Amino acid sequence: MSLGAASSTGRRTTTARMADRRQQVIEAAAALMARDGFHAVSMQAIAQRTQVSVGSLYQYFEDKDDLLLAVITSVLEVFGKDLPAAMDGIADPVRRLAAGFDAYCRALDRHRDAAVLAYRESRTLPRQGRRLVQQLEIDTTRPLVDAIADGQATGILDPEVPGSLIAFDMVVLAQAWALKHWHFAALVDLDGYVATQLAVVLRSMVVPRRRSAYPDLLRRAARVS
Amino acid sequence: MSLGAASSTGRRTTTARMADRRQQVIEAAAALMARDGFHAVSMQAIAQRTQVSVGSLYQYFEDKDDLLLAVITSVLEVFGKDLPAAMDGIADPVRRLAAGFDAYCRALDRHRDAAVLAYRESRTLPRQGRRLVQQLEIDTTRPLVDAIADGQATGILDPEVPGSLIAFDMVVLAQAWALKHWHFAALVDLDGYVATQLAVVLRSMVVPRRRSAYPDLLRRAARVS
DNA sequence: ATATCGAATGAATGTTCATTCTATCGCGCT
DNA sequence: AGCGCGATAGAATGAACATTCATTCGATAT
Repeated sequence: MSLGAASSTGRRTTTARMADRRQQVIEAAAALMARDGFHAVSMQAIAQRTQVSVGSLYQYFEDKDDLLLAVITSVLEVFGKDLPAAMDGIADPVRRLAAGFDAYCRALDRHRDAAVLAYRESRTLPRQGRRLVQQLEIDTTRPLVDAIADGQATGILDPEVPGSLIAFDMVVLAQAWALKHWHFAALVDLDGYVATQLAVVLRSMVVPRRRSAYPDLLRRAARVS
Repeated sequence: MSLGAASSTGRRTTTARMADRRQQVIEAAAALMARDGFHAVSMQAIAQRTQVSVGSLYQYFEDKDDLLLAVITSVLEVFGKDLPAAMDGIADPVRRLAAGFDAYCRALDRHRDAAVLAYRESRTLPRQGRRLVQQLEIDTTRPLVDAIADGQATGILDPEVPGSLIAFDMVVLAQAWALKHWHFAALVDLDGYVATQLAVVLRSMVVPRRRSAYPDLLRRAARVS
């Protein structure tokens, strides 16, 4: 009975302290790694930056790979949350899809460095960690897949189109805003990017009879500088 | 006169020897790095694999970064060559575009590991090297951009569409076949992938009056498993 | 034959870094 | 008050690695 759910308050505050510090470490590590890359950032450097001793780092994380995994999942969870939040409550499948894509692009834009880090360094993760990251990415796609399926069921979207593939295309294109920012940013701003990519994808899916319902989404082709 | 163009035959064979060895080193390094990642491959390991002494590696390359740059540009050059070769001689802009995309996807599929390496590790390159890689990527896009511009000039493609952006979308989607192979390969095979992505892009660009000319390219929506 | 010169070698070097270890600390309990 | 235990600290450890360098080798020119 000394253990269990009713652990003393002391335990809890201490544990909360640790959780806080752990989170701080994750954020600092994310910033450093985003700037210099995983391999160029030493545990010592992370310790110094966070005012935490090297020893404590190993209290919070198994090893450096474990820290990287925590950093990446932390980043991806942020992305994953914005997307369904933005889609929630929108009845029209096409508008829902558009809202989700828009939110995802904006989240990626806000944390561009972190996104690059996540996709670049996920390959240095051991097998299991990589699988986890991939699963998170699939989970992210889910709401988009659902919206497309919904649109197909409602007769708004071409039922012949492979929805899960197109949904992942949208994920790829959103990520490309971060990964290929050096190129795209020279062509359009974020708003233009989102509008253009949405138009590309939707033009290939919305059945002719329903096109008139989405003139704003389908006609928009971004001005290119 | 001891120097100059007429250098002795001995000089020339020796130089050729070196060039050969250099190329072998690049290929072996590419294979190792593709499997384990740049940072996990030591110069010693590369030396051992190629039957070349460590010291010689530094005869051929400034340092490890320089070797990486050589590996990446070597990979990208292969990709860049296939693409215009496949497009050459096709008059119809849409068909030319399709042929280019197809060739690019196939090249990426053939050297999938190398592609992942190139795009993942280009970030560890110093500033100048990174620029060079980006330039190579832009050069690759060029024939696609031209084909789209041609299509627009001919009245086949919607002139409102931002061609250079869409062209880079195609590059991104082609690369995604390699980078996100773990996901896409579960949905379609390469042929289906190419057909589907082409259909997506072309449906958003070909003007209605010209659609009937490309039923094969526009209608094809891949079977999804 | 032999002198010359660049290419090749691989052991040695010095540094960097992840991880461990031991000593200290301070919170929460009695 | 003071005890005990987990949390923290940071020096120590040892392995890995990029790079260097003193030396050897081999081809060509004389």
